[in-house]
Amino acid sequence: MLPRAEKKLQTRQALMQSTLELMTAGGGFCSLSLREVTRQAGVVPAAFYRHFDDMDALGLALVEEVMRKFRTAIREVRHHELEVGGAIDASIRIFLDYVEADRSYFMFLAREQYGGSPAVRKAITDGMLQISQDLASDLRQMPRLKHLDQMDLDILSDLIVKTVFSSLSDVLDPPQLAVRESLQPQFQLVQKLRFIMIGAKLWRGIAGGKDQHP
Amino acid sequence: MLPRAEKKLQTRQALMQSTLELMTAGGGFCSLSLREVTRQAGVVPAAFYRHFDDMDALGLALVEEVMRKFRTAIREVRHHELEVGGAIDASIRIFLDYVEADRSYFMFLAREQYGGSPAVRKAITDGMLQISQDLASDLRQMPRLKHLDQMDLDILSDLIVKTVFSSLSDVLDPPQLAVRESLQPQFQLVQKLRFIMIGAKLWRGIAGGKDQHP
DNA sequence: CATCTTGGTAAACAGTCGTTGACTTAATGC
DNA sequence: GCATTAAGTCAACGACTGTTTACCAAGATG
Repeated sequence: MLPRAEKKLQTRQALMQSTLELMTAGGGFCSLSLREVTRQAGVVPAAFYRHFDDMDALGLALVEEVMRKFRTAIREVRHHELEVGGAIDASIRIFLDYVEADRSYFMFLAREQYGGSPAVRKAITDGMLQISQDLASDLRQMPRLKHLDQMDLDILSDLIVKTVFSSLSDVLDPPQLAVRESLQPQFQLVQKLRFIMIGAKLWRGIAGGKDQHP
Repeated sequence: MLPRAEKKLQTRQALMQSTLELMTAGGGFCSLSLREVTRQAGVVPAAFYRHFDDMDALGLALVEEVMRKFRTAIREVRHHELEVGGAIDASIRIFLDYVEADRSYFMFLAREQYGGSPAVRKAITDGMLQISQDLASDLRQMPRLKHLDQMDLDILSDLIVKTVFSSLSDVLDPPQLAVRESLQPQFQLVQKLRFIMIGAKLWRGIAGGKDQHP
């Protein structure tokens, strides 16, 4: 890459990284000021505008980046599932390894998924919806779930994605403990997904009675 | 009540209500300033300190209040469950009626559950944990779930509570539509809980194979 | 080499912020 | 009825905010 555009990308990423660093120490993205970010990044406030129109644009760039990482992780999980016919354990382990590798990015995602500014929140919601839809088309091809119609698959995917998302807080919120300490949230997530998958598998199958569709 | 303390409580609640009103129009709690809140409440900035030490204290008061409302709703659902032996449909309808009745409070809860300031976030996490534990002791008494050990019940409760919490955003985020429009998120939530409950009911029961406990 | 482009700097702007202290004023307690 | 207490007002402070303008130096371009 040419040294001109290279340098530009460098400070752009310094701004994004500084934002994440400042967020690890407490509050949300909306409580950060433009000046704080530039201070952390080691540039003057006015330089910010060479890269982003305002803080909202920076937030959207962060959403885009973390969604790229998220998608990469999902793709890896899917590949492993198709290759090995993986169990839930292995899939979660793979996914959480990606999360640990880009801890601060996924923390941003967990923090801002509901609380961010309207623009950021919408961007995250859209990204989640797309991931959920990808998952739905994956699930449709599982023989164990071929008794579910499209609506059920959509709802099931949403449930799975939201469950995984909500577990991000449990994994990322505490300070960086030893790796083995984070085994508990991982185990919790695995167990939750087992409940869900068994429920989906046996939906309208064996469980009868008043909890079924009218 | 005496006219002195009565007036005090009145402005205190005006401050809290103003905070919620300002939050309905977009951003999170952390993006509100003390002066904005007092302006909305119709008092001078300095008057704020007669009621709260700082904005964090206001946030904690809001958490306390919404947790009271949450607990009331849960108690009603539980009562109905024990009385009528309710289906999931009815329980969700009861719960969502409470949510609609105090829309802005529950919106605060949904927004700040992950993104709030450390103090507010911790308060909400603690409240959720308590609700989850109450639910666990309820579930322990259900004959259909008596095959689950304590750990499974804890995880199941957490899954249910987090699923309900995450659905709050779907119910509350869009502008106040007609009541019938919000039937879709309600139906989604019911279906999710059916998946979960069936999975829990049949855990280690019928579904065998590699997805079971090692 | 001369010219243009551009990422970053420096200084200044008007505005808002949280917080303080001295004050009014009306209900309270003796 | 009089001293006291306390909710709310007013004015002011220093600090920090987002944004703009002119400016500089170094890579890109011809």
